[in-house]
Amino acid sequence: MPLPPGRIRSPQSGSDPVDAIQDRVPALRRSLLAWWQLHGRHAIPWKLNPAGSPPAEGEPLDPYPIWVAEVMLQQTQLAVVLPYWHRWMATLTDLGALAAAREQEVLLLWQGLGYYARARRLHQGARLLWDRAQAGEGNPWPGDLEGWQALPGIGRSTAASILSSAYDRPAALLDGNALRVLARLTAHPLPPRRAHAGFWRLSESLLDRRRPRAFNQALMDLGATVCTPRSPACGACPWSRSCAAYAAGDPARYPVKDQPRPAPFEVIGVGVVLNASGQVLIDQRLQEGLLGGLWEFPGGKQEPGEPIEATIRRELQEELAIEVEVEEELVVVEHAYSHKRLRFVVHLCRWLSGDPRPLASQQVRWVMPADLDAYPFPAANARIIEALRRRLDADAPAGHRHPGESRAAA
DNA sequence: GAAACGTGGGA
DNA sequence: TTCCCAAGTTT
Repeated sequence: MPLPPGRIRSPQSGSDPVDAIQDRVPALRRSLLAWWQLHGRHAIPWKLNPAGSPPAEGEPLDPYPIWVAEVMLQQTQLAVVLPYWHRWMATLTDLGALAAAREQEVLLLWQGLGYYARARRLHQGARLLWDRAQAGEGNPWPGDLEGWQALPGIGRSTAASILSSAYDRPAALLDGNALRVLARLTAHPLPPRRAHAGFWRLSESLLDRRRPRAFNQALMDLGATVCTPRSPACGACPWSRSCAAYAAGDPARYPVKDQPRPAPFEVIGVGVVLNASGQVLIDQRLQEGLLGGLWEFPGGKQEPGEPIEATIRRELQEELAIEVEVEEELVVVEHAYSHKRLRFVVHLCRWLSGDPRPLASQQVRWVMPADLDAYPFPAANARIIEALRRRLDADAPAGHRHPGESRAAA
């Protein structure tokens, strides 16, 4: 597709990054693909055909494993995703299995990956596609960008990545890797947030429409293995001779960053409430918002000047309508989320009265500590569970400890 | 358009 | 220790 003629340069938005490289596009494509042939990552499991080989140009691949992988890869590095993806594919082997799965199972497979809305939306999308395929008895998979982007949790970049990976279709992507590479190539003066459209045009212009699958993967591989965020390996880069940031002598300065906003800090009082049967009280968080759909030990934010024991008593009263005796501290867990830092001060509590009600959660449940593994918990709560098990083991009479635990300690 | 949304690894 | 950051999307 030819570029529209007579584009207007806007001084305020900086120069159009497309102009900077326009005449070098063919050479850039050639050098990138030549580099990728030798140094690219060619063994990514969802990018291989059933014979275990890299697909030929235009050879279609099963979209399901690619879809799952691409959603896991949102804001998450390949090395982190790999074990999760293998475990997922061993359990939810195809679209029908995912559509039929319970959300609890889906979240358990996602536990530890973060951004849990991704898992819920993947699940929703699977049910959507599955139902549609049953009704129309056809191929469930979207065939174009719009169709993929219509699925929950799939934006422009993920849709393009899936289409080019699965069908070798010419769809430009703009993930963190591509953005960093392109910002350096052009030494773009603005934070990517404010130059978003320009970088999309640049990605579109560069894309090799004869080999989109290879080109997109090459662009991401370059960003992930050579044009890295810190200390890029410019000596190994096929684009260094065309790179404006390299020429300027400080490639790591790009992409230009916005000033990070300091993350607020809060103290959370948490109650690990035990009843006379030795069961512990957990609740399922609301579907929307932070850690939506995951389970947790109940608690809430400490108010200014409030003793933590009072916080815990108050929160359990407000959110569960129960009365507890706050006993000794179990553990203190510090945890940084993407936009806030929390300190969980966790106390053991003795249940006194009140049938727990889910006033601020989806549901509440008394469970035996040994059964907590059946529930998806966020990372900070997983550390609370560890501390609880250590405590219960220490208190248990000899001979009644968990099987592997006493042996591991010895 | 800005802010919300997780986690673990590396410097 | 602390900070930065990663194959983005949604509201």
